[in-house]
Amino acid sequence: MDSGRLFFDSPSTSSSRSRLILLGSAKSDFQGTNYTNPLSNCAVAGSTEASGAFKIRPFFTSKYEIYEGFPSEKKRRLTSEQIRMLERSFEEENKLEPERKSELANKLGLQPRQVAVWFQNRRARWKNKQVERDLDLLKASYDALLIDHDALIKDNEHLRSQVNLLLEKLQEIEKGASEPSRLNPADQAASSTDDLLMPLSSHQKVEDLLSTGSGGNASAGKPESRLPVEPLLLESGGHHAGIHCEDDMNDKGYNRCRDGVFTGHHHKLLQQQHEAALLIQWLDRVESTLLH
DNA sequence: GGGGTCAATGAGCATA
DNA sequence: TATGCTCATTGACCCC
Repeated sequence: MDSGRLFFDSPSTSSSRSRLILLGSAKSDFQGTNYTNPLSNCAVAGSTEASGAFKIRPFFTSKYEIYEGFPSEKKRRLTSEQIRMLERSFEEENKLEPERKSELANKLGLQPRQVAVWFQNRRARWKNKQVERDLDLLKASYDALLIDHDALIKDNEHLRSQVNLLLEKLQEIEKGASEPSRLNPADQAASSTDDLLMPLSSHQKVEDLLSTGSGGNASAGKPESRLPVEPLLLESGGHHAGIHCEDDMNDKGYNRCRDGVFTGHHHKLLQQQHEAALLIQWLDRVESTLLH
């Protein structure tokens, strides 16, 4: 039930509450205007429709034209001048107070209801445009994230291959160092650097070292490992200090995290990248210790 | 003739 | 309860 519209009881159907809808949703839309009720002194032709809701659609209904004195205009577009003034008013404030509505209606020679309808439709158009703009922004954001994601995967693969190379090197070095004939006492003393080593079996893959799952301690659950524990503990936010690739990572990942477009998968990739970088750093240290 | 635009309608809802 | 809002829809009009 639209209580906001102005209804007139048809003279011939007043008992059955058949109603006619006029142009105007509120009584105030008609106050102060010389708008007249065209139904006040006419009979409703074809009143067989009186049993249902008989409504008149102003300006473009043929039934509309049967009433004497009712304008037989077709639906009219607003003039460019009217639209210009309405647009200007809309720019100032996209909601319409009753006073402003009456004022505009008087200025433009329109019914207040027409002004209200124009504002309603204008808000709807504005909203549609806004949805389109938001969609474009989301698309752009998604595309940027996709590019970053692909770059991260490539970086990750590159780091993994570097780690594998270094592990192979390390194993070769270990093999050479374990031959007793080639070890002099000084070398054996150097085995005090033992605490830098982790027991890497020949079949141990870097994936085992890196597969920390949700980002916890890489050596957790591997008590025999002597992989330095501390550096592999990641802060919960995924940001950390003291490694050479940090800036790069922050540029690619953490800033986006703050932008709210950071996904869990993205985070995991960054974490693996960080762990690989730490591992390379650690292997470099081991290598230089063994060589010197 | 078909599609796009726009004024207008009607239902449903919120609020003073 | 009156009023005004959003949303979906209608129908006239315009352009191709």
